[in-house]
Amino acid sequence: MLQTPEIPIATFEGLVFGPRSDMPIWQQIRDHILGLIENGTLRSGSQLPGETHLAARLGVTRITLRQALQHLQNEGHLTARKGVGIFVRSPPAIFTVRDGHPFHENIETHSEPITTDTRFVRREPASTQLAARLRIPGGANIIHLRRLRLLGEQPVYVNDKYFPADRFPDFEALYAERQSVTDVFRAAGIAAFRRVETRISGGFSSADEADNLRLTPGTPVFHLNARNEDGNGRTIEWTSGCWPLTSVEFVFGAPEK
Amino acid sequence: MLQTPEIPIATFEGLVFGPRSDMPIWQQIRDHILGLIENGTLRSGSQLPGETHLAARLGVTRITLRQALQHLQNEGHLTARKGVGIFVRSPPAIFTVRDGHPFHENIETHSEPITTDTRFVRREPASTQLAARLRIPGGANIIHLRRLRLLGEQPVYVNDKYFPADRFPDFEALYAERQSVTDVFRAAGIAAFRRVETRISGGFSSADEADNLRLTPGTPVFHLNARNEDGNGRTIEWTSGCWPLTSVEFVFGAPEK
DNA sequence: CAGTGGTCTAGACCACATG
DNA sequence: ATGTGGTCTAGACCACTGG
Repeated sequence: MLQTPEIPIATFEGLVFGPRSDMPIWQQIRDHILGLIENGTLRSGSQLPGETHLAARLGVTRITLRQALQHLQNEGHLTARKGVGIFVRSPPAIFTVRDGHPFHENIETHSEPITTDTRFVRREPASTQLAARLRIPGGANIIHLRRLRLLGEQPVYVNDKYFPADRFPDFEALYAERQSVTDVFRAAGIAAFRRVETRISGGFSSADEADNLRLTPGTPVFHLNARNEDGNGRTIEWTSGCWPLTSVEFVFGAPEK
Repeated sequence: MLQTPEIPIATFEGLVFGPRSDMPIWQQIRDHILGLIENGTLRSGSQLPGETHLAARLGVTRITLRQALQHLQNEGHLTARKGVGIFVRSPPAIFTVRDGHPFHENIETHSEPITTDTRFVRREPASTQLAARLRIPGGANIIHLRRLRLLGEQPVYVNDKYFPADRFPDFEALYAERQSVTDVFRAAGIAAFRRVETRISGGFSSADEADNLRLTPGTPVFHLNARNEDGNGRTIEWTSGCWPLTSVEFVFGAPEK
């Protein structure tokens, strides 16, 4: 078990689902649990009682309870892990991401610190699709970097970056030093570079993405794709990221502030 | 009944949900129906058989069938209307929207024509929030324009635009002529204007949005907010739109093509 | 009125992860 | 071996929409 802070016994009792109420029971349960999350009774990372127990405590069927739980999962408030349990995963705030700005500039003050988890850096041959995106010959080598951004212990962003391998012979060593792609660019003699195109689309999290972001697979997400060029108009980076739908807002063309 | 093209009787039979298969039954049903939509057997706008009949035909419980249907609704392929029926609503393609470009430039060639449905134009006092967004005094009057963009008969975008009323005394008459906001700006002596800020966030469709877009309420959507300024840096438009998550891709900073 | 989708119950078996 | 969430069944009543 990851962590199972004690949940007050009576937390889930005491609800009245009178037939008087015109709101469906599952919605009342949803709202009640959401309230417990937002007022801090259920902290991020804590585990809920098992569905069977919880349903019994609430006096409803497991199916009715699951209706509520599924909505909360879609909205990114809960994560279910088969054979393990259901956990609270509420990002305490919404990120505001400004296009083209370094990640850390985007983060307003939050209660929890932002950390970066580098999952791997490796070299591999480019797929034909990726080669086209990087404007390099098919089959040429690329550097593939995957990172995770966390708010406290909660992952909020997975990001895959791809670089033409021949431009950065010492990528791994340079990156290991500072953990910063910008610094690698500088060290490679690329002082000026800019984001030339950003694409945002929507979808539903794959098993892989869900695993990284600790979401239930199928949860709606943003997909972000962008291309960076150096000062000479050559593509030096393709980035491909995934955010939970409910935890980010993108801002484009925002002036100073 | 809106329109109920005949659906071949055997369309839904013949599926084998062997326990051999490792994929859940509801997923197989989902994929099967999606296949029928994509290969044109189920045309956009056509009605499905009732859940009871369909479940019987497929040899599963209604609940199992509903599991499949709910996913298809989330993905924007189906719409359920209580007391009426379930209808196919698949946009035949994904829109690519470039920031700051007029809407019609964004639409690549599609099989169906794009049309615009102006729902209303009216004047009303600004809420404090809206006044701040338009940089006008609280309580000042605004013009509120709501439009719907349709692909064939399928709505794909709802859009609310707000303008400071005192800048456009003849808005209604001018707009009625050409149905174009750009033309109204020109007629008002505003030759140059530009989009200064665009925000994109995600959410779940409200009852209102779902009604306009013919989605099942709760379906994931994009929310788009943007501000336009005239050549003198004065705000002349605030726009607020809603897209189904799966039918659009946003492009920012894209160069010519 | 009849038919639709929305909600709910009371069971059951399974695959999975953990100890 | 135990407990978890994931799937599935066979019923039922309701609110809503349309003719």
